[in-house]
Amino acid sequence: MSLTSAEIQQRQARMLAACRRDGLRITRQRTEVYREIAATEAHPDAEAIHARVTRRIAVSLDTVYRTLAALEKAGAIGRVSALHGAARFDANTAKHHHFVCTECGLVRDFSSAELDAYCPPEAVRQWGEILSVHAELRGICNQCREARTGSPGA
Amino acid sequence: MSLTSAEIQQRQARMLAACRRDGLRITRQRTEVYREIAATEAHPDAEAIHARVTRRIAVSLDTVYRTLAALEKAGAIGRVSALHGAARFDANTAKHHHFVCTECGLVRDFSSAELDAYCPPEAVRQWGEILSVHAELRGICNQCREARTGSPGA
DNA sequence: GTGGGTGCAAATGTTTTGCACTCGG
DNA sequence: CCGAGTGCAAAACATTTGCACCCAC
Repeated sequence: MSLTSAEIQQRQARMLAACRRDGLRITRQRTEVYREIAATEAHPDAEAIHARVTRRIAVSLDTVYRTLAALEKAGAIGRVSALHGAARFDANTAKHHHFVCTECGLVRDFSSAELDAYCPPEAVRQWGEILSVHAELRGICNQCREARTGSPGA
Repeated sequence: MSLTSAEIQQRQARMLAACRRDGLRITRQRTEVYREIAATEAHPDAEAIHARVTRRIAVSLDTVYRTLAALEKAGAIGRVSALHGAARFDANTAKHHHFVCTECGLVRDFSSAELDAYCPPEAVRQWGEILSVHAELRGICNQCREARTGSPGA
């Protein structure tokens, strides 16, 4: 179930490539923070990562936050949920799915018979009782796109 | 695009039923907080809801939080992302999806050719540029289930 | 050498909690 | 009536930021 050291090495290499591509310096803190995330499948939060990294080297919690933000922007890591900050609520209790703009946080609902018909693999159903399926489509909404380029091009 | 008053009324009725079912008292604060969520498709956060409700009646922000938690437990509202609290990270940059335990926050990855092949409806693609599709399967993991019942029943 | 990265500490933002008072059932 | 719900204020978390120092390039 856990990763082999070959897989971790491969991830490390991809991370280094992502840093170079984005002009990020390779520091001890970055490699060690990344190493902790790459070595686990537990999807840790900033504090859990910090706790594990500080067993090996000294890093401050705020550096962990800055490192996570930098690695995410570089595409070396992902976050489990696209939405940061405050929890958002919805009175729509019918089955539905979301388009989320990662730039401004816009959320729009849509429904999909195709997604509602999705039946998770047996292996996943073994993990527990599945109560609902929500798809999260991440992207950039038209308004943010236009704000970036200055014009409404595709 | 916005909801009709008939739809809002219908939502209100469902909310009242959910409260009665869960033994929650019907208070002015609860109905007004709910009404604000039901009347919008903007997926507001606690602060935004509070700001709008206080235009009409006096409610404290902490009551808004408690109301949201109660309505969510009663099934009258939902939250956009299953995960509360701290952001969680993942070194797996390949396409994959998540099983999330809403009780303990366990997250497990799985991949699915079927989900990866999903093509969002044209109407949704009009909203912006879609960069990725993540499915979130919400449920209760086996460990939490066993902790509840005291025995590992299905 | 120099600008990006880091540590420290303090600020900001989000959510929860203890306690006394109030009101829905 | 009486306990669930509320308001207030303070605490507990989660995350960001300003500034001085340091090191990867």
